[in-house]
Amino acid sequence: MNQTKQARNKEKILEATINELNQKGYLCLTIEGIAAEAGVGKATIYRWWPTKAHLVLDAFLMVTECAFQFDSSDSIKSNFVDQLKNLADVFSTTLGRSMLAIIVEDQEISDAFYKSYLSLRRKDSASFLQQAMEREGIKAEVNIDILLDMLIGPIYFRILIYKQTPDEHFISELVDHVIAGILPACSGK
Amino acid sequence: MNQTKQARNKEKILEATINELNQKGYLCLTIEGIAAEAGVGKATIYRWWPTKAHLVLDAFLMVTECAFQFDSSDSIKSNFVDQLKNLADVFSTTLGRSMLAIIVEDQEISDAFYKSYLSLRRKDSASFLQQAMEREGIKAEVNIDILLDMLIGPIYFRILIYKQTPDEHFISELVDHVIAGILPACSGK
Amino acid sequence: MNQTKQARNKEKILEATINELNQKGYLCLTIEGIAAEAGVGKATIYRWWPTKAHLVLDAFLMVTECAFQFDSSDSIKSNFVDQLKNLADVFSTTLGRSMLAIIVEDQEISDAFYKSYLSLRRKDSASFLQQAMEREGIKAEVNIDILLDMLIGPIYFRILIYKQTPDEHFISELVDHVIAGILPACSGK
Amino acid sequence: MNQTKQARNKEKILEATINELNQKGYLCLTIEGIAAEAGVGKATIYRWWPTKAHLVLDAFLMVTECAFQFDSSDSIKSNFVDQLKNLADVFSTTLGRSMLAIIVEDQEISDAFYKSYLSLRRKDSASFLQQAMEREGIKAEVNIDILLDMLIGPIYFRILIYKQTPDEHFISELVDHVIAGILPACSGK
DNA sequence: GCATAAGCGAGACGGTACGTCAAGTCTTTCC
DNA sequence: GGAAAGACTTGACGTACCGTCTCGCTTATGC
Repeated sequence: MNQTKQARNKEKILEATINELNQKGYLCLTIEGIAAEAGVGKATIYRWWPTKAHLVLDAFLMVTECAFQFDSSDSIKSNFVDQLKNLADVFSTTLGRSMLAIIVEDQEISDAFYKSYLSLRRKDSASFLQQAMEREGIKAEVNIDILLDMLIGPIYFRILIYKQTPDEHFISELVDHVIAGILPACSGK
Repeated sequence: MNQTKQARNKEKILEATINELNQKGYLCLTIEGIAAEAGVGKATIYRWWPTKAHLVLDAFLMVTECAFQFDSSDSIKSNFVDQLKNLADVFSTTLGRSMLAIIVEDQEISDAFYKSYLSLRRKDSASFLQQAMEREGIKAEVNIDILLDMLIGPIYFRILIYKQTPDEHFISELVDHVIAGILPACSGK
Repeated sequence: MNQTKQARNKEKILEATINELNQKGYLCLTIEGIAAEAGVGKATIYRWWPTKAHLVLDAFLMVTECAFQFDSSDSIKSNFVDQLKNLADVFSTTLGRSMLAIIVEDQEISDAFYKSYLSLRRKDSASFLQQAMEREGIKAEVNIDILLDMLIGPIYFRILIYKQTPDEHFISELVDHVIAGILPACSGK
Repeated sequence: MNQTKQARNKEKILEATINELNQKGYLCLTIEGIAAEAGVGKATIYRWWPTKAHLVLDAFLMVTECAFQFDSSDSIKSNFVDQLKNLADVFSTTLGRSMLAIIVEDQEISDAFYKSYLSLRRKDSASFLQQAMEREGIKAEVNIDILLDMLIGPIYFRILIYKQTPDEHFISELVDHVIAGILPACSGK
């Protein structure tokens, strides 16, 4: 046996969570349903996760654990198009949407999500953008945080509020617009 | 009596909804609680609103009914800074946050919200921006939809995901960046 | 409809209680089982009875409501033999045994049972015995309470501890012995 | 070390049972609580006792192991008053009451209790009474079993149903009454 | 006198039932 | 006679123990 029963149970539970989520959506997700689906007692779930929300967070992190990477040998635009497409796809799944719905509702999970996911990706994005801008001679007086918000904000907005999955065309134009705002114009602003 | 009992009841219920929301948040909002607070039977609520979500939608629309207006005699930037500040403030209240949480979760309410709120404001914004750009001689080859997304996307993102209320400084910089991307380069703004 | 739904529900629940009790015994009696058997939600049971024990008490009282009567035109012995046989039979049923088991365990129910059942029957017995003794010229210096305890104590004892149902022969001898103790012996004790 | 761990464990468990019983009563007695109190794993308890009831039976027998003895040089009355007082005291403790509650509910334990306790004491009582009656010239046509039931039945009844601990006065009168019924009256009954 | 297996504490496990809560429906009462 | 009040069925909640079952860690024999 290469794995303890405990570890196997945790896995079964997270998988059951994802299944149930896909079948019934977050609003109809029940701990009892997950327990039944996983062939596990309710108490076993409560032993490891205090609420449904923590469970979905862990399920999301398990599925999304391999983060997308930036590639310094490629262009800024190309990198961000890839990144944002990936972002759009991840949060357009039922699991991703549920994750966001929880974040919107639940401060505690939101904090945890920030620590385990958001802040990491934001740091990567920021440092990539910083270096790339220096490499390309773009003056760093622009506010990186706001640039990043201009890139990811619309993606989240389209998904959360308009219930659309941004496509490559949309993303490409979005990145163009943002880059247009930082390019060294003839005389600067 | 200048008002039917029915109308007074509806008002009492919407007010109770807002009170309960402010006290307990959307997750703990119960029809029973609202009925008790409003001094009304549950059935009376169900007679007019099929779900809690519809109730919150109506409460939100009642409170926010007087939409913010654009002012053609002022600058693009100034107009959007005001608009976005208003947006940020509206959706930073408990009621606004709850409204968004419901939209994220519930397709049906999301559609209704789009029809009664979002699409109206987006149309106003788009037509104001279109005219203002023409007035200022900015070529209209830019995608207005994406521009608007770049403006409001970050606001929603900051509120929903980062749980912050964007301040005037942030909004101002954001608008600057977006405008920078559409100005005819070479000659500056 | 000659009866409210509420009253019908209460009846259904008490009947289901008795059924379940007969099938599974008090130890295996569950509120969930009763609710299922009665075709009623658990909450409906909890609305009217705080605990399983109160439920059984009411079921017992419903079934046993028509108390046994003394007949002054008959002999003391004959009256008590009938009374005690009735007692033995009532508390030898599953329902009666369960009732006793609860009384033994639960002070609160015990008090309620005393008020609604025991004290009434004891009062009847005592006053009948008192009058009959006067009628038959037996001096009343004997302690009526102890006499009654000597009559019913052994019945309860046989049922509760020996798990027997006292038969008519046993009861007849018992009554004889007790009466022998109060008859005016020549020289007294 | 003059005792194996096994034996020490059994003792600790029985003591913990009594402690828990005194603190929380039989209804709230849990194996887990006993295990915790005894500083022992649950399995260790299950190894030696199949149910909570068996455990309480053993605890009761341990505490009550030194049975009360009759004294042939004393009077019938005096012997029985002592015996019955002892009986009343033993079964008025929490442990004794719990023991009785279990006996009332559980046929299996009831049988075991009969074998290890009741039948022994009944045999002693019966043979003492038999001999004493012969000694005192009382004709043995009276039914000894019923006499004993008349003595102990009221004690159990008072404890179990009336929740009282019979005092010496009650017991003395009771014994008097029973004896009165067997004394050679002038003409018999 | 050391190995070796039995017994042990700890506590996770699948379950069952608990008592509570709120949902949304249905019935009765009262105006 | 129609709306308000509130009792209903339902189903999930989160908890507590049940009795079973692995785990390593004693401990106390038997080679």
